[in-house]
Amino acid sequence: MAIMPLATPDVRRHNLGLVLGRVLEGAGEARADIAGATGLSRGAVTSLVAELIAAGLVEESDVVAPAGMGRPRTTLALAAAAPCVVIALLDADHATAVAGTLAGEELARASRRHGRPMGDPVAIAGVLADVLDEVAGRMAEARRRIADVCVVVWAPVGGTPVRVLADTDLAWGEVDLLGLLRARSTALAAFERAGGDARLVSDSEVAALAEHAAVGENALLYLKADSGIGGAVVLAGADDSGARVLPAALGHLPVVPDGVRCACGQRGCLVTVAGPDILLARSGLEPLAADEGLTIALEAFVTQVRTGVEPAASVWRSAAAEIARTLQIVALTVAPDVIVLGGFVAALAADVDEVFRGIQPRIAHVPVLPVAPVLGSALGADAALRGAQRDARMRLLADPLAI
Amino acid sequence: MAIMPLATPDVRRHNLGLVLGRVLEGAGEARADIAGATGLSRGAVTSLVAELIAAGLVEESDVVAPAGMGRPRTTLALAAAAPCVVIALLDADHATAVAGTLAGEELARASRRHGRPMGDPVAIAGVLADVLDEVAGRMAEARRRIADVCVVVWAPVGGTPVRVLADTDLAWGEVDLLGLLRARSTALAAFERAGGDARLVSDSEVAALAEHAAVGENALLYLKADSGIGGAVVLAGADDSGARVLPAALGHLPVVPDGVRCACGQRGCLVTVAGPDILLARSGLEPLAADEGLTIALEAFVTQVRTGVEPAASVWRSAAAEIARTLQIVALTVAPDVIVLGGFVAALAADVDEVFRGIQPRIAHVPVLPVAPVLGSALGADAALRGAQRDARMRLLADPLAI
DNA sequence: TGACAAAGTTCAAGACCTGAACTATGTGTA
DNA sequence: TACACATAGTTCAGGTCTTGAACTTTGTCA
Repeated sequence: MAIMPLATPDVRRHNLGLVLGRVLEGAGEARADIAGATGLSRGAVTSLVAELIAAGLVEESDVVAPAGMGRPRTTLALAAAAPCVVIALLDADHATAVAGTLAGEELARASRRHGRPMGDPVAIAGVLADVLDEVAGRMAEARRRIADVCVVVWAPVGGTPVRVLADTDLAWGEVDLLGLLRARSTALAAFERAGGDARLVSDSEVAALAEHAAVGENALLYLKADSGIGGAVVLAGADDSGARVLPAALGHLPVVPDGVRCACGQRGCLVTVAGPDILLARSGLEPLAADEGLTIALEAFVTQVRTGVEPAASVWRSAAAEIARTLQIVALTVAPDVIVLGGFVAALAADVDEVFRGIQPRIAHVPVLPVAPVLGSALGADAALRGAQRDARMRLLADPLAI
Repeated sequence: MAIMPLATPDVRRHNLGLVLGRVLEGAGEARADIAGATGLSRGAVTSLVAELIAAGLVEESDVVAPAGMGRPRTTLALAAAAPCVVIALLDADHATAVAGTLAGEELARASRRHGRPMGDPVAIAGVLADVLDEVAGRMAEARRRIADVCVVVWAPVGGTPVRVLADTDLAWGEVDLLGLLRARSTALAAFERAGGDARLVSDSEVAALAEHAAVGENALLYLKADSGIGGAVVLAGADDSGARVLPAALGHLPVVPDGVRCACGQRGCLVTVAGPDILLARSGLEPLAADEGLTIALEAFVTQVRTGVEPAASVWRSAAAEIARTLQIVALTVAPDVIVLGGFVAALAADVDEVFRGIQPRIAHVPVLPVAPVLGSALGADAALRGAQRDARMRLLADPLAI
């Protein structure tokens, strides 16, 4: 990024974001609370809040604040008609669109099975366009402007313009998903015509972002296993909004030399030994063909492992070891403060943690790098959605008046 | 980091850094050039430069600017007596201290062999304190204040307060190098008493930072091989000064399953198959006992490889393959835009690049992640020093008047 | 009913930047 | 030699923002 001079209006923009952020985050904060929390003077907060109210983003709520001495606090809240954020999410089975407020409150949702059409991203884009337009229509009825559209997909993304890079699961090559969607969704086309900047991100990236915010550590390594295995690394930035995400294709880390061949052309990728389908097959648990079949089967697997049912228990033991080895390799390269497991492995994180601690390289009894704890996700299936919403919010807070 | 309000003085601080940065970077810039380059108004630049001159950081130089129409430009330069930066660097053989200007110009240097005392960091700290004090003394004679002290060591560092974590080479455990140095260097003690904040960093971190600045890409993966193998990942920040470094213990990535046992307790670490000592031994090249013995032997190895002398050539072929495999694993987790090799492998980067390109995982013929080029370092042995200087400069430019 | 406490507002003062007018200092041409 | 011209650098009025103190508002409590 080029060098940028700063002037007084930049100060205003920054502080507006700060104040709006407090309104969103702190439930029912009053001006005085915001002044205390941000370090701004009360006079400045008055002025900033007035501008946010004038912009239609904030309003004085009549929530009854706990009574005390002195003049009662006037609590602030996001305006009821403030613009919303739409997340269009593609997971293993469903295309889902969710509209939410800047604070993350859900306003509308539509979801539909996409039928997993092999090698046919166009069909999936059509389903996603449907749910997106449905949700956008509901927002139009409610007279809510759409401030941001974010498309979340299970595969890695990259390039400029950003596109889906490759997908093991449904055998896609490089796909301009945003382009396909643009041609099929009137809502997306309208959003972009109005100058909006729709984004395409991978689910592990945003899920990792949400987990990062939840645990509050500096550097976080995230590994997610549901239909496949993915991951990301998140680093806290200098300021709160500056978190940085690196996508990590953890599923394709070659952990077993001369292992079975993977769809990606390598041998012994992590997915080939710890992928969900493999675990189920080895445990004699077949996913049902019905809706949520995979999820239900994985839940059964987790239950069997926790109650010691064979062969699930020993299948998991060896998978946990491979996952721990993978994490150890990655930990050597990014030195995380904490490692979070998402998807069905979240419930089994303690097993991975135990193996992980045992295989740390040490020199003179001292770990080569500090050993990070391996934790299960606290957010569960919502992580990707929450993370995408958080990402959208961070972007919008950088310039609140542009919302 | 906590949320921080911005006020007008923060604007000033930022813009002072911007202007001082231009004075350091652009050789012989005048006020008008700075205004053009930064986007600040000429009036603001006048005022900012005046403040930097008053602070003793900048002065008007009488460099004869290329004549043209109009009033001649008054070129600016770093003040001759501006405070300096001292880097104390520990490498495989030597302890070196270098004092330099904020612009990176060398002012004084002292270097001494430390004799590689096994398991004895105290002895090494003593040698480093000697050269540090020698250089600091020369700065005192020249009436140069020391604005920053940065200690660079070949091993990984971390923790709070920051310390050396572990070292394969000389069998250290965790060592509070800064503390050892503080007790032995009067210059360091004085610097800290005056409120200075000495830092301890690993050589790969800062070398990677220098390479990052040199290639100008967004995300960079750096692997360095000299006495050992280390690395780091560097990510560009939102603004120029925000580059972020992750240390990476690449030498201890286990690449050969059931390989020979490494000093770190694992089997098959990269150092056990591509470490410099291994390559030399297998090629029948023994390092001389004399000064620079290892460096000279490695130069001979590189020459033999490039001219096809056996067994060096085939020893290198298999090492290059292991290095490429390691890079591929790490590239899957941090998605670098470019990979840079430092140390003696810099000259042989093309071989690694060739193997690297051939082993990329692909799905439907599309790489899972974009393939980064593997390049040899352009900076050579200076990388760590240059990077540490750059790092110091970035910190000081964040608040020029505090210099 | 009146003292008191805390919230919120107003406003003068100060810090900064922009942009335009103005001054300084050369080159090029008659 | 003199005068127009071009570019560098300075000055200053105007505008944006924050701070901090004084002031107003709106409750509770004795």
